[in-house]
Amino acid sequence: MADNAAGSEGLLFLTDEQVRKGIEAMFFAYRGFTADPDRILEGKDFGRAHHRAIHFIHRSPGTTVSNLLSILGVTKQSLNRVLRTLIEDGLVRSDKGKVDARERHLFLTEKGLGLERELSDAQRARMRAAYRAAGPQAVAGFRQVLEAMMDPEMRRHFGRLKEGGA
Amino acid sequence: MADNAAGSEGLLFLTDEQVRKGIEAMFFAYRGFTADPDRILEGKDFGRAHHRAIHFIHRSPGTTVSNLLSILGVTKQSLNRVLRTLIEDGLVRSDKGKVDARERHLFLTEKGLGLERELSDAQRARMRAAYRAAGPQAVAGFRQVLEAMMDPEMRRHFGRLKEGGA
DNA sequence: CAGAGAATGTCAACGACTCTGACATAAAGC
DNA sequence: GCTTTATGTCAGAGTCGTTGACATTCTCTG
Repeated sequence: MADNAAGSEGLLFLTDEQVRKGIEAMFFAYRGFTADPDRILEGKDFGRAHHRAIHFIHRSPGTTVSNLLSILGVTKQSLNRVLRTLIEDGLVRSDKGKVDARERHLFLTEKGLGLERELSDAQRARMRAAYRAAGPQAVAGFRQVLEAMMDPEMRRHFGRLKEGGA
Repeated sequence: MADNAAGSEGLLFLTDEQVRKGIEAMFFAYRGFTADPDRILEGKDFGRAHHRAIHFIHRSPGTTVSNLLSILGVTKQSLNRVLRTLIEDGLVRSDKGKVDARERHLFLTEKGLGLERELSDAQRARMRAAYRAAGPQAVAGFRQVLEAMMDPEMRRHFGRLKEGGA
């Protein structure tokens, strides 16, 4: 129960209290993380669910509905409502598959790319600021812990890419 | 647009792509972060909002409703519904303030402490596993980046405590 | 001390987003 | 042709957020 933190060396460096602080840090940081896009979306008829769809369509243009489903972890009914409004509003294009005509391949339109840009600029700005404040080494640690915190299934979607530095 | 990552040295180490990966890491990790408590709560008549209230009442026994409001960042009406059910179900006790009878001071009952324990055990186990997998130095970086990502206002609630190690 | 105003908490109603369940359609595979 | 897969849709419910209205209690001021 004592404060047996071992600095940044040992293996027994995790007090319950430290872990609790980590939990709260996740909570507060995630709020900050979503705050800017939420602000932009509000009043635009869209919400966080639309943001997520836009993000992943942008990342993987031409992705299918079912791929998006497994990334987002929601039901098709839920995703469908989101996609429908995005398509109606001309932000997303849905093309019937050529090899398998059952599939729909999703793309952002010009308009969709515009909103994506606006949203991710805001979110990247905050992320960048945090990275800068914390420094390169902290960023590496940040990413390591986050990756370890994911469900293995999600880690698949996250993919691993060797991005530059050591 | 090139890959000008500067490893873990320079100041220009942040490509758009790296930042995007950080954003997705937050998304996927937060999902893992909430998965275990969500699973426990489901079927228990409670949800994530109840978990948050329980967590912060546990952290600060005797806290007032308005303090909780500013921590959680929701409206009092929203919090009230959550608190009402927690009180009805005997997990939380609400004592009228002695110096200011408008205030309610909140405490977890034995039963509430039991559920808190169950929830935080699950969440701590995952956090601990992630910490262990990533190592002490990564944990320090993780915390630094998260703290830098918060809104300044939230950083207040997060508080800073020198917890053991360097 | 009375009355105004601020702080706090409660009740009611509504909206966004999630879910489950049932069903329709079209295409692929056998 | 029959089954399975991929997608879309309708209906109904639950959680959790919102605003609006209102009651209670405290504080301040004349």
